Amino acid sequence: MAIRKYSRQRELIYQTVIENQVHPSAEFVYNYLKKDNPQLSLGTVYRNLQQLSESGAICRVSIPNQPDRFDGVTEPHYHAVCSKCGRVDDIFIDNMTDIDSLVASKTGLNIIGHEIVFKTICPLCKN
Amino acid sequence: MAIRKYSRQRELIYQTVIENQVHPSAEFVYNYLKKDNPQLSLGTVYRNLQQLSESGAICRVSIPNQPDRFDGVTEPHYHAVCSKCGRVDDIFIDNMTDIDSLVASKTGLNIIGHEIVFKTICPLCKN
DNA sequence: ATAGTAATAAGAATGATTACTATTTTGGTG
DNA sequence: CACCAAAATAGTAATCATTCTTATTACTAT
Repeated sequence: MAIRKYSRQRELIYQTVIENQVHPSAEFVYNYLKKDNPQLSLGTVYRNLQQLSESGAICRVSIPNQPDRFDGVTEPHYHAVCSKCGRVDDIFIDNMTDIDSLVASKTGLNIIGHEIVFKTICPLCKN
Repeated sequence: MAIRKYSRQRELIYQTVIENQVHPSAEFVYNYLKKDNPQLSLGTVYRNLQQLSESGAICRVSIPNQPDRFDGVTEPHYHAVCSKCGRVDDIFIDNMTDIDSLVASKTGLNIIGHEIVFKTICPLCKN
């Protein structure tokens, strides 16, 4: 399922993820672009977000109880989710590759990597 | 949405999660119990898993690209997911409360807790 | 310009989960 | 024990996120 041809839609979808640092969902991208591109199809958005994730151009972020979100930041990092409003923030701390080896040695499992989601109450919801 | 009355169904659902350490999904619990309880409703399974999670009797485990799973182990711990077969294992290492304070001090965010999912290729899939 | 293939739009289909409603259980109370 | 109100259930419809299908359009190498 590699990308082989340019498409204007994919370009728009990619730019939307890059420019909107709210970690947009497929629905967000669709509504955002729909205004100026009324012919855009939701299936196209899903398909391209998937392709762009697979190619490494963007990252898919799975958050409990939420539709998948996408992130233009491709360097390894973590995420924080507000338990009230669901807002997602990037967390840049040194990647803890050491915990992978710790778990590997403790369990004997073959550890490829890990994801961390921090739970927060964001400043806006603290009221 | 607290639990106020006993129900035989809830008891069965709870026991299924406790006894089946595969981190069963709602569908798994339903099929598992359906054999001996043909009148059981899928909605009842979902409702009770939700209630039991809320009351702290069991834990809901969100895994990317999988239906939610449930865990009878309520002590804080982490999970490892096989990227091939989707199997989920418990990972018992010391809970890293220190990374919460690290992130809190680095970002100024109010950190309530965190979840870690390790990615593995499980022994059975290593072929 | 043409041909071959990838990508699209539109809508149907799927999978997981929640909501609705009429009926049944449960757990007090007299 | 019989009665009652609240809670829970079964069965089914509805919703939400996502993927699939198909006919058509766009892209690119020749």
